[in-house]
Parts: sequence; structure tokens; C-alpha cells
Amino acid sequence: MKDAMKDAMKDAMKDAMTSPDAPPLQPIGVAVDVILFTILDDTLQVLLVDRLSQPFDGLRAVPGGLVERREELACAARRILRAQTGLDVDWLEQLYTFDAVDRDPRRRVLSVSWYALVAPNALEDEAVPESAWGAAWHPARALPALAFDHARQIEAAMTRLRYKIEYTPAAFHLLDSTFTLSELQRVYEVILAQELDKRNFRRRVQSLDLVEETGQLRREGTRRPARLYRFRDEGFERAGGGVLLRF
Amino acid sequence: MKDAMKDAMKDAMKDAMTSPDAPPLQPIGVAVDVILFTILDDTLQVLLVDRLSQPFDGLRAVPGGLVERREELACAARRILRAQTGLDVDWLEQLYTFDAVDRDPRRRVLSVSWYALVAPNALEDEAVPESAWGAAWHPARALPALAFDHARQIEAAMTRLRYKIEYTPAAFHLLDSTFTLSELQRVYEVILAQELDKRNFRRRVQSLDLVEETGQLRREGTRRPARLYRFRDEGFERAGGGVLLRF
DNA sequence: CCAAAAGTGTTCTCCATACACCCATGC
DNA sequence: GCATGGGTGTATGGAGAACACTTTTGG
Repeated sequence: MKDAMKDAMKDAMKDAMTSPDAPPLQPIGVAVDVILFTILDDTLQVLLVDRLSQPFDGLRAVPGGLVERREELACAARRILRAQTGLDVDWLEQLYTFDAVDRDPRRRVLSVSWYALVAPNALEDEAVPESAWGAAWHPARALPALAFDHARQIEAAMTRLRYKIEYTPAAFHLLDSTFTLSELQRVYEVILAQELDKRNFRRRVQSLDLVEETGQLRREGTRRPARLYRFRDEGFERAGGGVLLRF
Repeated sequence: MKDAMKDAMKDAMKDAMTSPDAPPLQPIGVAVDVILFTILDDTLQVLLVDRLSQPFDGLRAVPGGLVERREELACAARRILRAQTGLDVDWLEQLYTFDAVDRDPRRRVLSVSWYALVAPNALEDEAVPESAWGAAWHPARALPALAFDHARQIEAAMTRLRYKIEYTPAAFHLLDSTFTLSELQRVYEVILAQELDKRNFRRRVQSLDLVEETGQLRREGTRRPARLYRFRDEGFERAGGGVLLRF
């Protein structure tokens, strides 16, 4: 007997053993949607897939799907992301639960929305597969027409992301494990949509002990090589979860 | 025929008309829980009800219950709050969706958690009814044993509230429509769990144009009467949603 | 030697903080 | 007149903002 079948039987038995006063089932579906960000070409980008069936046939959508019966939501989000894009993310956070009664025209489906960050190097390694899903990056500030309430979801995720990078080190998840300070600054500039002063930025980052030198250099093209840094966990712990980088 | 019955029939018909490719039903329940805060006796308090049945029989819980099939989550939260406590809140915000597979021992039930604020005067007007629910206020920092994951939910709500009052005017919902500056300060002190300097506090509030004088005085007991203020929406709009009060 | 990005200090202003005394009232 | 909270101003230090030039490399 296959393990999957055993599991299914265990689930069925567990359901049968449900206590008699279990609350009645409501026919409300539960989905997760994932807004996946990266930075490409100095632009904040969102991953979208093609919808190939009704409703919203032909539009784009963020990766999403129904949650399984005994599956935690974060697991569902990761499973769906991997299935539709081939990507594993190391950072994923719950955004909001979207609940408009008619957000899915077929029937009531809640969407527990998540947002996630990947470094652009993850893209080369695993590559977004040109599968049936047609996963592709789109500039977050120039999106095509989207299915369901996904435009609002992305809007909310961008707002949240702006706040997030100012008081947590989330921005580092948009970079390789080693990076130059200019790259880090560009992440902040792209997300905040404003230019930052190079000297002030570097002073802040370094005085907070958020980074440490690797001793390596990145040499690229015909210009001065840049020092490579890595993120220091302890820097953030010490900061006590307070404001890190407010510009 | 009663309207309720007509509605039920309409719902049934709508379901019947559901498109053939509607996603399959998952047996996942959807509940809302509401963490309702007020300030009483210079203490942050949470409203709890008694559980009178399994699971967690005899423990306290925050007000909560299952969402109806065609009901928006915020409406469900308000409906449940009114049913179990008799209170209407004017401020209610989604907190987080709690999803541990075994958070309800009977079967899989998601909880979309909300938090809400009421001014203490609402309590006198509508009074928390000593109904079967046994709704009562408890100091948020000295809670009894709680059902489900409600202790974690309250923890999360308190953390969120601390942040919230620093960059939005949410704190005003814990006060009457007119209030003294000392009352406002006490709200901040109680939530942040730290004393604030009276002169600095007043300077901040007034320089942000968050309040305006009503011209009224509150005379109370054997001491100097205090000026009454009201909240000014425009103050917050002008502040552009940025940081309001950081102490 | 030229182009392109890396790297580096100082000044000024403003805002957060710290701090102590008089005021108005009811009894 | 006294107890109680209401109400007010100033001085200091530190952090954010503004600002421009030199360095290193490959071609």
C-alpha cells in the first residue's frame, strides 16, 4: 500500500473520529495567493502566471491555488509557488486575507495572501520554467490586467514591503548572500521609489552593524572593484526589532 | 414566505448555478475571532467570554464563531461581537489568519483574527450583558488560561496595537469623542507600558494638529478643570500616513 | 587618459529629550 | 490653606540631511 494512500486513510479515520459537536461545514473555499517579488533591471518585479481557463481566462494572475485539507497555509503557499514557478523562497510572510464575497465569481473562496522575496540569482539557478503556467516577471509599477482581486493584493503587498524594509532586514532577501553596498542601496531605492544619498546610506548601514565585509571584491567591467559584504544577523537582533533604516 | 427563507432559497439557487468548473469544496472551516480592547482603571483590558462546551470547556476565549456562507469577514466579526457582548465597535482591523492544523481539536478550522477598540464610555451605555456568554473584561497583561490559540492571538494583537498607535490615530478610538490631553496621554502610556513626559507629549500632539479645543471644560472632583479636545481628521491626513507619535 | 562606478567627512539644522514650577478648583 | 491633577518653557545633544571630490580599474 502506498504511503499516500495510507495517509488518506488516516485522514478519513481522523475525520470519522471527529467529535459529535464539531461545528457544521460551511461551503467556503480557502485559497492562498503569493505575491513574489524580485529586483531585475533596477526595477521591482512581480511574478505572474497565465490563466488558461475561466474565470478570467487569458488574464494574468499571481500564483495561487486551493489549500489542502490538512495543510498549513505557509506550506500551501510554498507548494503552489514551486509547482507554478519552480522557485523556492526563503522568506515568505502572510499579507492579508481577502474576503469579498464575489471575488471568485464561481463561489465563495477566501484568499489568504502571502508575499515573498527572492534574490535575482535564484532566477538563473532554477530559472522560471516556461511551463504551462507561463510564469514571467512583470514590473510591479506597470502591470497588465489581472484576474480576481490580484491588482489590489499586489498594491497591498507593495505598501507592506515599503514599511517592512524600514524596520526589518527583509531587503537582504532580495540579494545574494554576498553583495555590494551599492546593490543594497539600489534595493532600497527601487522599493521606496526614491533616490538616497550614498554617504548617508552607507553610514547608517554600517553604524547599525547590519553587514560585515567578506574581504572579497567584485570586479565587473571597466571600473573599480566593489567590496562584498554579507548580512549580520546579530546586527538586527541587537537593534531590538526597532526602526532600522528610515530615509 | 419569510424573507430569511427567500434568502436561503436564493443562495441555494446561486449555488446550483455555480459554473461546472467551480473548484472542489475542501472541508476547512472558517471562523473569526475578535480581540476587543478597552482601557479601564488605567489598564489595557481584553474582553473574554466563557466557553460552556467542549473543546476547552470552562476556559475563557475571545469572542468568535463561524463565518456564514455569504458573509464578509468584517461583518461576521461585528455580528459575533454584538451577539456575544452587545457592543458595536467603530474601529476593527484584520490582524492575522491563524492556521495551525490542530488549533481546533475537532477538525480543521482557520481563524481570521481581528482586533477592535472601544471607548470606555461605550461600556456604560450598552453595558456588557451578563448573558450566557459571561462576557467580561480582563487585564491584557494578566490573563487566565485561554481556549484554542487565543493567548497567541492576543499577544499578536497587543504587539500590533503598540505599532499602530505610533503611526495612525487609532488610539483615539479608545476615548470618547471629547477627551482631555491627560486622558490621551494615559492611553499611550498604558499601551506602550511606559511613562511619557507630559510636556513633550502635549507638544507633539499639538504641533501635529491632531486635536482641537472644544472650548468645553471637564470639571471633576476637587481640582483644576481640564480642557476638552476633539480629534481632527485633517491632522492625520496632512501627516500623510507617516509616523505620528514615536516616543 | 578616459569612462564608470566605488569610496569617503563635515557642517548645519532640527527634533527628541530632560527637567521643575505655578495654576485652578473643591473641600 | 491644602491636596490634586492641569497646564506651561527652555537648554542641550544627537541624529538626519545636504553636499563634492578622489580612487580604482579596464580598455
